[in-house]
Amino acid sequence: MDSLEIEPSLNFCQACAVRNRAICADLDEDELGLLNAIGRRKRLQAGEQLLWEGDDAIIVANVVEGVLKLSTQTADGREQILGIVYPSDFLGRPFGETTPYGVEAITDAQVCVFRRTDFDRFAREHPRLEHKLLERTLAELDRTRRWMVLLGRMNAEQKLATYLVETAERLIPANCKESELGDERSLTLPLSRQQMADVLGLTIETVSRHMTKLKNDGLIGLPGRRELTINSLKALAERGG
Amino acid sequence: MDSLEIEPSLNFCQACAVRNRAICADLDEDELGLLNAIGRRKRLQAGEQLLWEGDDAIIVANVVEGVLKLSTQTADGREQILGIVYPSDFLGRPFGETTPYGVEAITDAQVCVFRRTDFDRFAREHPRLEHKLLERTLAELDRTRRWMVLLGRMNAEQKLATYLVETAERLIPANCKESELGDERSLTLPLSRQQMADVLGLTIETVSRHMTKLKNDGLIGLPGRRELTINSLKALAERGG
DNA sequence: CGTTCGGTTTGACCGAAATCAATGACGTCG
DNA sequence: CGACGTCATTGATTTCGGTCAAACCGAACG
Repeated sequence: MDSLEIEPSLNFCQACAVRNRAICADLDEDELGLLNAIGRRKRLQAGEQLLWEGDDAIIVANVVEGVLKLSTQTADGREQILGIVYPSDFLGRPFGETTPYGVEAITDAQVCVFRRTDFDRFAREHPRLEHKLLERTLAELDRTRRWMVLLGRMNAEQKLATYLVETAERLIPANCKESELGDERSLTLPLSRQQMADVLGLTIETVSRHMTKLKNDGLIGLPGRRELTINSLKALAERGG
Repeated sequence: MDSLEIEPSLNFCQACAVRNRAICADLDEDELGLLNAIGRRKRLQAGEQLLWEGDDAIIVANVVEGVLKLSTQTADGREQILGIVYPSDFLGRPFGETTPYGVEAITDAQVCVFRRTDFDRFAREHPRLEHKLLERTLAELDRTRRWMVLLGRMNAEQKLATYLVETAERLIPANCKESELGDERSLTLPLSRQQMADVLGLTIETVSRHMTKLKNDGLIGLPGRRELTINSLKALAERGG
């Protein structure tokens, strides 16, 4: 091992937690080495901002670990969260001039960042990567459009029920591999009440009230502020319309 | 019948109204010929459905002329429009199993349709096309996310003002090339009141009431049901928050 | 052990938009 | 032309979620 600087980075992608799920999944070893050369790991603490809305789009990134939010400010200063990203998700705006949303770590996180211009060039030269990125973007567009239905047509209870079900589905497989007995789930919510409100287009009070209501109706349990148990995923999903 | 819909091929793309704006823009003549071979023109009447939500994703298409809506039904039977597409826009779900939304022509329209499997293969073999598609999808995702702010955080008046401004901006350059005197615009609305409600996550009554209010406030004129004049685009945009 | 502080819950009240209902305008077709 | 059907407007009322305000709770700290 003649160079501690280069060698470790070469193995880096191969050891990456999201190696097989992120956009790099289809690359061969050579390509991975090239990609690795232009990227670097970055650790973020909960609350730390990675990108600011409206800034020049200088970087893009892959999420390796943790949860981050994409959000934008309204003219009157409120926030609308545009998306929550999880490990293996891609973020930032390739082929674009400006970053269309702010990115902030919600939990401690690790991301693999690239200078946008480097990434753009690499993508154009490697159609397999670009294809992966396209598939991911199409899937993200589908998800975003489904979220429009939530924002446009659901009432507060439906929004909340839908959010809790989706969160459970995105979080449980990672935390606990074996399928739980029956329909029950228990998890730690990644978002505060205020953040949930910002995702759902509600206020914190409305979120709180309906959480209590769902609890009183016996659909969920709230052993702690961030703790959630779902008594019946199916019943909860039904509340989501 | 079918022979009337399939028009003679080779020169077709070159004469296409959206040749330089759609995803085919970067293709050379040979590629265009190949693409042309797998696509065909289809005319749609206003109200005609091109794709049904949940169906197998058999076709994708480019909009050549007219306006179409992408929409989905909520569990209780109401509709949420997910997007409005205009000439040169792409629609359908490449690389996907099922169509995630219904597509219906709002005006008479012409589209250039491809069997999805043909299109997918062609795209994978022609990175320039795939790149165009990626750029378009990224732009569409940005637009969709901005719409989330409208749905999640704006009141009825802001939604309506924002929608009218955006419609004017997307429609005017096409209809009338020279820039209008100052700030005034006049156009024919592509959507009915009900459709506007479905785009904005409102009811028809609320749309109607706020249209009247904007008129009474002197921001717009309504010479007919589908006719709109904007007295000051700037003032109207300010109402949009 | 009490204090403090941020996040959360709960309550009282209000207002914007939905709902229910009636009327009005317009195009079309006999 | 007149009758009908569709779409749009207007009005009355209700309801859901927002706003303002107060109480609450748990963690961190002196």
